[in-house]
Amino acid sequence: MGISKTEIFTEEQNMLAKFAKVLGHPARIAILEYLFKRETCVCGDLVGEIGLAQPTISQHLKELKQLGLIKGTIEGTSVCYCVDKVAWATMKRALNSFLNHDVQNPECC
Amino acid sequence: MGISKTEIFTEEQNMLAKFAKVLGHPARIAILEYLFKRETCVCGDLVGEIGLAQPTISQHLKELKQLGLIKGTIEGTSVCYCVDKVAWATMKRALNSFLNHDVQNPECC
DNA sequence: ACTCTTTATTGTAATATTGCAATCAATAAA
DNA sequence: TTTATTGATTGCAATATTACAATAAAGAGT
Repeated sequence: MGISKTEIFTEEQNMLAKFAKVLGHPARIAILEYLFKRETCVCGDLVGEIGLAQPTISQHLKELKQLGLIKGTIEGTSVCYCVDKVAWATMKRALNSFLNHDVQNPECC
Repeated sequence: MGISKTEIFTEEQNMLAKFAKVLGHPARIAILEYLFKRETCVCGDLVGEIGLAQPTISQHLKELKQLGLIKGTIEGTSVCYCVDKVAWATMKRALNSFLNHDVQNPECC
């Protein structure tokens, strides 16, 4: 149906999926990498840096913002976007603990 | 357009996004968690464990298999699915190095 | 007030994803 | 051979995502 049955999964599973999902597009990966690389971070730079139209970048930024991963402060006509340190750490912790699962039985398959 | 412009991004960005994307659904998170928990791992178990129809589970398994994260060996009428140790380690390494980015300038926003 | 710059929003088209009923393929058991 | 059993595949409907042109909104500079 194109809609996820979130209600049958645990809070943690849904949270992990949400974090992973927002990282599941190369444009958002590129945006985050750029924000990490720069000290000053303006959306206009991103449109120049990444080869996507301004509305598309704006939409990807919105998705990152909705998860709290980035925050934007208005500076005159432009907006300064940065990675939210706390939210990033939270995501990192969650994904890391999932990724740290080990394959129990290497003889199985 | 519902299609990602993968050609304008680096190999690494596309790879990271692909890995993250496949983790971006709670059913696939649940499947992987179950495979980590169990020694014997059959698709039928998953249908019982997770509240989704058999074709849906089969489809999620297919996506995980396509990325090489899991592998399935036929055992009689059933299929034994397991996490691929090497592929999992590769993904873990890739995502970890991305997640390890640090916020440079906490004074920015 | 007018104009420019910058970002957000709206509307729309194309494609992708999610989910399941129905069905198929293959092996096992009788 | 017939009859389960198990999992994959097909076909379809509903929804989501991606992308961008057009436009709006808001402040800066003239």
